[in-house]
Amino acid sequence: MGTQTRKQLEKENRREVILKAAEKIMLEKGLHGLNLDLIANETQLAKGTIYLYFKSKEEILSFLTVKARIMLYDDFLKIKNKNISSIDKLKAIIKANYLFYKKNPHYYDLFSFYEVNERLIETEEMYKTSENIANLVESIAVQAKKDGSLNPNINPMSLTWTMYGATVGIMQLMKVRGTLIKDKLNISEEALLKTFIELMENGIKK
Amino acid sequence: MGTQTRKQLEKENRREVILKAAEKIMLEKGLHGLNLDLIANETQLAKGTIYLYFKSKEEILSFLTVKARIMLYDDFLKIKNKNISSIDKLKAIIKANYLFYKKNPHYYDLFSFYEVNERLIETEEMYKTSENIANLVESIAVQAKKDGSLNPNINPMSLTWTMYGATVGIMQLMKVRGTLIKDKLNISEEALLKTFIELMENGIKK
Amino acid sequence: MGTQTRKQLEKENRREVILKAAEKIMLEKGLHGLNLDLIANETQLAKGTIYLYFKSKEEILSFLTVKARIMLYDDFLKIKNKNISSIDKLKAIIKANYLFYKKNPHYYDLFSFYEVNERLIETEEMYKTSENIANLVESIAVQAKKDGSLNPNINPMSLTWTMYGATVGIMQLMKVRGTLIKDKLNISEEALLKTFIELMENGIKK
Amino acid sequence: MGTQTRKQLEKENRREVILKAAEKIMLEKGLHGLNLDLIANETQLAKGTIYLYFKSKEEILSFLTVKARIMLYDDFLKIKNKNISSIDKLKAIIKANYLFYKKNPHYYDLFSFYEVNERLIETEEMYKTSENIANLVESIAVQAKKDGSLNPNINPMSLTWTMYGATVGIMQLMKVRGTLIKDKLNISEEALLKTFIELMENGIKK
DNA sequence: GATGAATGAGAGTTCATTCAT
DNA sequence: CATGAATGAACTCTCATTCAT
Repeated sequence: MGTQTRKQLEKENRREVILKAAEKIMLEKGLHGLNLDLIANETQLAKGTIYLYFKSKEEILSFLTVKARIMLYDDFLKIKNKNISSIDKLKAIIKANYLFYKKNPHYYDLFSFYEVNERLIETEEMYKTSENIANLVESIAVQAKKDGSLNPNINPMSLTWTMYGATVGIMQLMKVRGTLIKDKLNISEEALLKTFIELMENGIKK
Repeated sequence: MGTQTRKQLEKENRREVILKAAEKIMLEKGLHGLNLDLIANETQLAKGTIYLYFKSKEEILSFLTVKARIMLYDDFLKIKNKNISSIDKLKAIIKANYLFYKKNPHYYDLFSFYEVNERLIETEEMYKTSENIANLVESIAVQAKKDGSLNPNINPMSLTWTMYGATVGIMQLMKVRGTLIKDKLNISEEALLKTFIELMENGIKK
Repeated sequence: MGTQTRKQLEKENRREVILKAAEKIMLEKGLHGLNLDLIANETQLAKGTIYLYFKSKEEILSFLTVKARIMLYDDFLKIKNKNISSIDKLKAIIKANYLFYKKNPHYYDLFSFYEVNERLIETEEMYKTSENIANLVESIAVQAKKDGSLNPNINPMSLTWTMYGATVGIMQLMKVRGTLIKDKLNISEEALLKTFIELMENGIKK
Repeated sequence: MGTQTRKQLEKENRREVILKAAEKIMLEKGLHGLNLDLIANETQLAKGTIYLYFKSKEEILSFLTVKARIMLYDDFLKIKNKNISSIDKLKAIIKANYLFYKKNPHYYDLFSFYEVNERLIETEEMYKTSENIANLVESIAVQAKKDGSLNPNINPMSLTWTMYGATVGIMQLMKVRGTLIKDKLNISEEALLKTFIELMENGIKK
């Protein structure tokens, strides 16, 4: 292994350390509670050092977002490889989103953050991860189209993004209004999810 | 008109001027770019004066949110009173959301659960406006259930909130990713909307 | 009664109303919680109107201080007229200070405020009330000197001011540190007072 | 000297610089006139920098208070170690208070229970310094009790706090009213002090 | 590469006082 | 006389970013 490569690896390692610290803080204090002093403290690095590995706080957030998307991609990939019908795969993908949100609510903030904040610039790499997810979901939709289970009026790529947008919206609704809806209307998150899946399933199917 | 009333009106007017200024700034610089110096500057008022009309910046945002919700409610009300089928009303409501977003993209930020919610405590009055919207939509869903056009597996109130969440998600997607999706995939906002409505219609119908 | 006089009385009355309101607020929220908005609110007068009767907030405080001093003077006068020894009168005056502090702790803040804040200017009228108190106490000390009960090394006027300063200091100590002293050292306010009176009595007596 | 230690010293030094600046401003403009802009200006530091050394303005005041108390403690300690009678030590302590006030009138503001207390929460460390002073004075009083020179009616700890309160009261009186008393009554600060010491001495002695 | 002290532009909020009506 | 809306300087505190060492 050359020096170049080792350096590269060390650099990657540092980045990873910083991202892990940022995650941990987000988990404890939420996205708004995250600042560079805390990251410096958590990593035992100087604040200036962090700027050697990431050119801004925004870049750290963008990397975390990429990480989150890759995790989601992995979950989706497992679904794609399952031996179930295409429609069931699409339903499973929605459920996977929900499970991801329940398991990593702080990560879901990042999705929201980037979905909502038009002033942050989505880098090429970030778009790539989105694209990967979209392509994966689309491939399932294409399969559904081929096997005739998909509503023929629906274009697979269009479906993919629509599902994405709608699902993120549902998760946000749960996160922000979930308690209120539960308390005032006695509708649980699970009931909302069930309704959403029912809607989507019927909407998708031929 | 008594002095009391005129004073009241003038006060309301000032509040309106401040809210309009806040809107304008939000339009130009987004929710994040909104601060009291800018509002003071835009209104040609001293910063202290603004505090005579609103007790905090948060209150200004909360008023704007209420305003936005009321505007949306009014749009929905017109649909409810139309002489069309219940299912068509629900579709029209989704379209109305889209039109509202196109007409007032800056106002739509206020619907984005995430951004606002990190900064704002949902007051009773704010919840009231949500509730009004929800009740209105639910009444249409109930009607659909009665006339047998609604998928019997779906509970009207659950449908209402699911539609709300999903629709806001779609609008956010358009706002933040619309250009990218158009440029890279050649899917227009209208195409996304069409897909979404198709999905929802099939999902809702019996 | 001429117009001049009635006007004067009305003016005096307004001033009284304003002072009463200020007192009430001080009682509820302390000296630091007192502001002109609250006074305006309490009196149902416009803020500008208050400035017709007092030229500044400081003037209001100075009048309240005068009132407090007059109340204290009245308490002292009763003691002077009692049929007890001069030394007992001086002791009674210290006790009267304590009782006044216990009954009107918010008024005592005013004493402190003026005793401590060298940037507030004592008006001639304010000094007058101090002088009245001092003269009254001095007259008792002079009597003690005459009847031979006073330590001959002590000048009556010097004693008067020394007693005043020391007593205010003790009251402030009680107010600010009373709880701490009670909790940590188990010395009650009454025990402190007793010690102080014992000290002063022995100090004063021949 | 290790880096750790040098860094620590530099940090302490900066804190000292900030405290000195705060002192200087207090001397010129009083406790009320002290604000962070002035401190920043005086130290030639950015406002934010000051927050690297003290977490709030209150902390600065609390440090100054502790400093002042420690200075006073040191003065008292010298007296305790002198080869004079216990009673003379107690008298010397009162004189030391006066000298401290004359030398550092701006610091004496920090002793004034009232002013400071309205703005400051007495921390454990702050109380500790009070306690040290009190214990020192008490030990002298206890000695006086042992050698039979103390008025047996008087409890040493009670005496300690009473002396403290009364003395601070006298100093405040001098600070705020000294000029007036001198001008109108021709009683000098020294005369007041003499009277006070005479009173206390007689009060304390058996 | 690594440091972390320093920066300084903001941020939201308060309140005694003024002045046009 | 009375009003009360308007003022605006003052206040404490935050934090992403820079740069001399």
